[in-house]
Amino acid sequence: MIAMGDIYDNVMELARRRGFIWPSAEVYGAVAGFIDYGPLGAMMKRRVENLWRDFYIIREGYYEIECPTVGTEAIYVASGHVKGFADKMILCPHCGEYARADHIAEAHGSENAATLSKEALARVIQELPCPACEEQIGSTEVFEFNLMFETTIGPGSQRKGYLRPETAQGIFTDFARLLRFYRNKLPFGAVQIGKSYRNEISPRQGVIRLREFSQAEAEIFVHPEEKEHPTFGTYADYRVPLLGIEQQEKGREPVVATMREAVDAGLVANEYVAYYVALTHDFMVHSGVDPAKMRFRQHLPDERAHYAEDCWDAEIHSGRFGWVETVGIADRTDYDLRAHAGHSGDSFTVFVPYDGVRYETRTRIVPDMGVLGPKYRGKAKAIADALADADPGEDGVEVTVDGERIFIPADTYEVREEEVEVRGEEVMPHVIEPSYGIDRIFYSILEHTYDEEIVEGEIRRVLRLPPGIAPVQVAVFPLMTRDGLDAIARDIVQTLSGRGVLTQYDDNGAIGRRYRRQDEIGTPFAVTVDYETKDDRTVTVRDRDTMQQIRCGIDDLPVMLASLLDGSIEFNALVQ
RNA sequence: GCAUCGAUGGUCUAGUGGCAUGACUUUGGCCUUCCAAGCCAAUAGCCCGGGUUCAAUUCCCGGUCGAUGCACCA
Repeated sequence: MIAMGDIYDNVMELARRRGFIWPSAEVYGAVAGFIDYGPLGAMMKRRVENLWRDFYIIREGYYEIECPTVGTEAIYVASGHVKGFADKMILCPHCGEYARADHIAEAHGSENAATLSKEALARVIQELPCPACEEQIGSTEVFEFNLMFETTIGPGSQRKGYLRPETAQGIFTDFARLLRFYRNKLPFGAVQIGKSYRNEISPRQGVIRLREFSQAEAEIFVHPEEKEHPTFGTYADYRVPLLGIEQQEKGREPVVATMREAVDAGLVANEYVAYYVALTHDFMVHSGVDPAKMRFRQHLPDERAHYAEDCWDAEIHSGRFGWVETVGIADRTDYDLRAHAGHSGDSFTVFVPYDGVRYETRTRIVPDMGVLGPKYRGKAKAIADALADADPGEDGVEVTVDGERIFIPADTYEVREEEVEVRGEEVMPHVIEPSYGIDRIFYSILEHTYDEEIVEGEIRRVLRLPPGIAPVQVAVFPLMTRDGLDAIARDIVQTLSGRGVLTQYDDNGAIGRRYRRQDEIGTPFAVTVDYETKDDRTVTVRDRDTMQQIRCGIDDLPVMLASLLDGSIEFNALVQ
């Protein structure tokens, strides 16, 4: 590798020129935070997503669902996004800068300023200095800026809707149906890949912070007391660099540990979190992310959501942006399900049977409705319900019905000790959530696989993409566009594409130029038809990374290329 | 969003108050028996809106996008 200028500029220049990433709707003036994936970009992104599907759907067995990107207000009130995503902000009247009003207040001693009303907050900060220009803020309006895009549903009704800020909520709101689909057994999980939207105040950093972005999320529902992953063995010995809270506080380097060690040492909260840390690492390496530029950083207590038991971010190092969070893996406990249960009134629990039947003695209060009915009339039912939960004294019990306190004498009910059969319990599952930012992974792959080298005085630009995600897998060239070489090449293209290989034909310009073109878009292999082909039906297969060639019979091509593409043989092994 | 700087064919770039450079790429042709060779030709551009001016890509104002700093940011 040779010294490069700014890698971001080089990568993005290539990405634009060759049709990976374009500014969106350029003809009308692009808007920050939105991008188009061009022909090769869309293909490659889809292949990255499909690789993700291999890991989560095929291997883990979590089915994919697809929910709307528009959701009603109720969903996001329950999820906490209506409140939690709304920042109370001010526009400084002196310098015109935006600032978080609650941050200003808290910096000067007010506690829990975020919970104050807009008006109260405006009063508090009136006499405080603006963080940008230091002028006393004075009288100004505090307004809420919500990161969610708002819309209305239907004409006239003005029913408020939001574009989803994450794909996860769709899985939570489908919980009951998913539970039934998975035949009422924990653990189970569902995944979703799709667009999410956040109206960022000031998106910078190109594709790193977008207003419309692609997420791949898995929500895995587990028993709160059983956080041992059933196939933990797969990754027990897998080593990953872990930057835990302790390492961060002491300014240390990440610890490279196996997942078994990490869990045993208490570095990672449980097997589930550790398992997905390792799986994420595995997935990223398969995608083309450089393992040397990847680490997992644990959320510090003050950045972790209050409900989360543990949270690790997969961070990828970028030459331009430094360490970038690309995946979050969190044990969210039962926060989400509890929130939706509370707001919707539906059940978000799973009935978990015991191994056998258990017998428990329960105290039951049986009211004598023959007395209570005539005496309390309309209130009798409410009183009976209240009695069921009451704790009776010697001569009676006081219950509260509609705010009215009523004393119920002991002779109007009977206290029975009963032995009941208990076959199981209702459990609200905990949620393990690996959440991937696809666009950031996509960019990281481009940056990490991008390479420049000098070959015979010329710069050779290569994307060293894994065959599994390269947008073109095999290029086919006739050495000359005559003497029937082109016809043979086109035949080969037909055969290969018929077998599902992403193949591209090119006969334009000198052969060297064609190799370079394919290098730039990361095509792993190139097949060239030359004059020998006409004699013995053999062609050359050229490897992108080493530029070495081997000869191979046309009829052996499909099988050999398939093995090269799926990694079951190495190109080196075929070179004599 | 504020401040500073920038924006010229697909890419990189020169330059200008009056026909807009050059290179690379791309396309067609010639040549060429394996790594961006050579020759001929073609395609294609002054970010958007307003103002000043006979005339604006150029000067002015506003916007958009990008870079940097500040602020904001799961």
